[in-house]
Parts: sequence; structure tokens; C-alpha cells
Amino acid sequence: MFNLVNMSSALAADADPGPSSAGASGSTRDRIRDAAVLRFARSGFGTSVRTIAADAGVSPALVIHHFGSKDALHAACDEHVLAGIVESKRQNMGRATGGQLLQVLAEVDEYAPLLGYVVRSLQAGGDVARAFVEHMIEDARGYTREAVAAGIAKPSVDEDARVRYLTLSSLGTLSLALTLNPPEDPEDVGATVRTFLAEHYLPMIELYAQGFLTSRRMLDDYLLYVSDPPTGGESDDAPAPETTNEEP
Amino acid sequence: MFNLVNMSSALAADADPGPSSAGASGSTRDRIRDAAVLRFARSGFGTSVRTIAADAGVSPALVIHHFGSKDALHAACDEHVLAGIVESKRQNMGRATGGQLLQVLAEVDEYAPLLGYVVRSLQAGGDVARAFVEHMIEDARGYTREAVAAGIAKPSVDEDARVRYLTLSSLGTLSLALTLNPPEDPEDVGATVRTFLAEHYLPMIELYAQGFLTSRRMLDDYLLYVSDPPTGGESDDAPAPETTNEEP
DNA sequence: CAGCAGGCTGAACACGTGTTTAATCTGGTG
DNA sequence: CACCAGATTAAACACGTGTTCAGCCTGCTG
Repeated sequence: MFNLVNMSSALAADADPGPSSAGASGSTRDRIRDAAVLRFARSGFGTSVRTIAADAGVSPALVIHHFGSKDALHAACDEHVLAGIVESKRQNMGRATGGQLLQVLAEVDEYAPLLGYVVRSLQAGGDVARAFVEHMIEDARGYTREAVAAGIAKPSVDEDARVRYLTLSSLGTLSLALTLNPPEDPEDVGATVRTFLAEHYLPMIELYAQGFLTSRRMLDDYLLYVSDPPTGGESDDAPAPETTNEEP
Repeated sequence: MFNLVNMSSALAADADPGPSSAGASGSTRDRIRDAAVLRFARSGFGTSVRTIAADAGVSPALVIHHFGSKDALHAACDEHVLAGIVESKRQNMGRATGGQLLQVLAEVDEYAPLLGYVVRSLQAGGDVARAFVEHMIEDARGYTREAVAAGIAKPSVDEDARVRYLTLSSLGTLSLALTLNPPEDPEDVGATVRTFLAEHYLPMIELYAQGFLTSRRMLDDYLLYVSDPPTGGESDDAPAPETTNEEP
């Protein structure tokens, strides 16, 4: 749940054309890029250059002229979306640290295009997906540390692994739910996410609040089985899942 | 975790050519279908008919001759995989009810192709994905009911929503993890899943065993917020006996 | 044996794709 | 004005795709 809070705050930015990014060349280039982001989010990365060009009211050749290739356009969109995420993170720093998830979600409509694009990336895999997930893990690490320190969250045997799992779980669940039940109106990602939460928020928070099993036995059995909690050395099997995270 | 057990048992079948399905026409048709399943699992549903034909040692025209179109071939693969899942479910009924997840996973290699195909379907969305998830939810419902009755799992405010969430969460996490970190050898799905579990089993079971939050407050707040829990049980205050886990 | 249905194929077709090319238009500068 | 760099485009190119077509081969039946 902290992960969804995190995600919400991480995306609270609109995609209005601002002279922030590097190029700042012409307005047409930005218009094409914005159309591409929107179209990619709505119809996936298989969308043809011709369709994007039509959306932007421009010839296909101009798209290539400005970006060099479709892959380069895709990369430019990735960069733009990622930059928007980072920017919005700065703006919404600390807003959602508490846990008033619903209030944050009420404003979800503002950043719908970015969210749609990210979900599409999560389904397709690739650099945005990885970078986005790493960003969220990094943030969740901070939130979780604070929550543990404040006595809100329980400590974990392996804090790092837990943060990674919780983040992956939240995003994966959302992504799968959207894949299985695609919204009739891909424009309104806000409504979609709200629908998702309406169905899954209760079981999610229940699991987080009280767990699922009645005893710690399975956990302790597993801890005994691996016999080397991450605080110590390692031994036989368990192919050493090291948690490498850098890249802020 | 019960979901992963469920999934494991649900897939313990190989894709050997059996005269089970309707047609039972020629062996070549089945060979093409099997090659398609394998190739779709390995490289996604965008794979060209020519590639599949080459895999099966056959001309592209023959593929169309036998299945009519690529979409029809896709549908045939879906049906075949789904049938294999149902069949294997019958065979492995009750084997994994206990929870010896690791033993089941040791045999994961047998049903690797089916698993790969299902994961690809989960990423792409579509009928197999939906049907597969619904199957797994149905099974998980049974497992969970037994677990609750046996005192292994805690009861839920909304059993149905919990089963749906837990299943979606398990599958979504696996799917996302595989998307973000695609295996270098797509053949060996078994190794991939084992790697996934090596990294995420501990935090998953820890979450299931002890939860994440220290108090029920957020849950109770939410229950108060919606003010109509589906079971019609506790409504206003008096938030059920606290369920802090103690060692048995 | 003749004949024929069906598995099977190489070559082609129609089409959509990303990209290139040559040309036009436009706006600013000497 | 002449000129030029850049934005912009229509048309074409090269290619990969799913699919079709006409014919070959094979094995079975009369």
C-alpha cells in the first residue's frame, strides 16, 4: 500500500509542454513527442509512426526527420516520461508520506498520461520499466524505514528484499489487473486505477494489517531451511540474489 | 504463496502429443502446434508464421493450410495449453495442498513450456490469461477455505476479494519480475522461476506470516470508511480481537 | 494399373511497416 | 533583393508480414 502511495506521488505531474528538457528545439518536435507518449500509452508501442504522425497533424517523414527513427522516438518518450516522474517527485515530496491514499488518488486524473505510459512499459519491459521500478523501490525504502522507525510497520528479516517484493507486488498486481481487464476508456486512467483500488484495497490492507497465516511456522521453517539470513554469510544453494541498486 | 503452490500444481503437465483434442488429424498438425506453443512462449506472440514453420521443419503455407490463419493457430495453442492445464490439475489434485512448495518446484522443468506460454499470455492479456487466472482463483478459493478451516490461515473480512487479490498478486508479481528481468535462457523457465523464488520467497512468506503493519488501525479505518463490509459482520466500532502474532 | 484426395511446397501477391529522397515552402539574414 | 538553412511534405523504396495459388508428391482406393 505504501507502494501505491509512492506511485501516486511519483506520478503527480502533467505532461504539458514545458521548456524543461534538454532540446527545447521547436514546438512541433514536442507536439510529436507528446502525441507519441499519449498514443503509446493508449495503444501500446506497436503503434505505427503513421498513426502518431496523424495524431500530431504531421507527415510521417517529419517524425523521422525530428527523431531519426521510431526507436529513437520511443527513447525520447521514455526520457521525457522519466523526467516528468522525477520532477513530480520533487514537487510532491512528503505529501503522501502519511498514508492518506484516497485523497491522493482523487487527483489521479492530472497525471493519467504518464501513468498509462508507465503501465504499458511495465507490460513491455525495457528501460523505463526498470528505471521506474528502481525509483519506486528507492522511495519505498525510505518510506518503509520511516514507518518502521515510527512503529507503524514491523521490522523485517531482510528489509531490502521486503521493499523490493512489496514494490514489485503492488506494481505487478496493478499491471496484471489492467492487462486482464483493460479499461473501456483508456484515456481515463484515473477511473481505472480507482476501480482497481475499489476492488483490491480491502484485501490488500487486510493482508498488510493482519497477515494471512495464523502462525509463524512456515516462515521459521524457511529461515531454518536457508540457515543463513542475509545478516550472515552464505552457504550451499540459493543462487545469491544480490540486491544491486544504484542509479538514483 | 498458496497461489504459487496452486500455479505449480496447475501446470505439472508436459506438452507431449496426445490424441486428446477434437481433431486428431495428423501428427504434423500437432508438431506445428507444439512448435508454435514453444516459440510463442520463448519469443512472444509477435513471432512470424515463417519462424514457427521453420521450427517445425515445414513450409509457412502448410501452417496456414492446417490452421487457416495465424490467429486461428494462436487460438489453437491457447486451447491446447488450457487443456493441458486442466488435465494436469486433475493429476496433481491435492498434491500441493500441504504447502511443500519447494518439492513441487523441483519438478518445475517438466511443465516449463506451458508456464512460459502462460506468462506470455499474462503479459499480452487475452482469453488464456483470463481463463487461467480464473482457474487459479477458483482453485485458490478451495485451498484457502480448507486452510481457514484447518486453522492455518486467518479468516478474512471478504474471502472472495482476498482470494482474487492474492492470486492476482502472486501472478502479477511473477509476471512483472520476469518482464523486468527476462531470463537469458528462455528455455529454462524452471530455473527462472526458481531464481524468482530465491529472491522473493522470504519477504512473501514473511508478509503472509506476520503482516506488514503493527496495528489494525488502517484496516479498521477503512472498514469504517466503507461502512458496509460484505459479510455484514462488525460494522461500527469494537474492531475485532487484536491479532498480533505470537509464537505457538 | 488409373485416379484421386490430401499433405505439402515454392513462388507470388497484397499490404503495412520504417525509412529515404527529392522537392517545396518559409522565415530570417547578408 | 538574393540566399540559404531548416521545417515540411508527397512519393517512392526496401522489406517483412500473413496469405493465396498452382502444382508437385504420396499413399490409398477402385
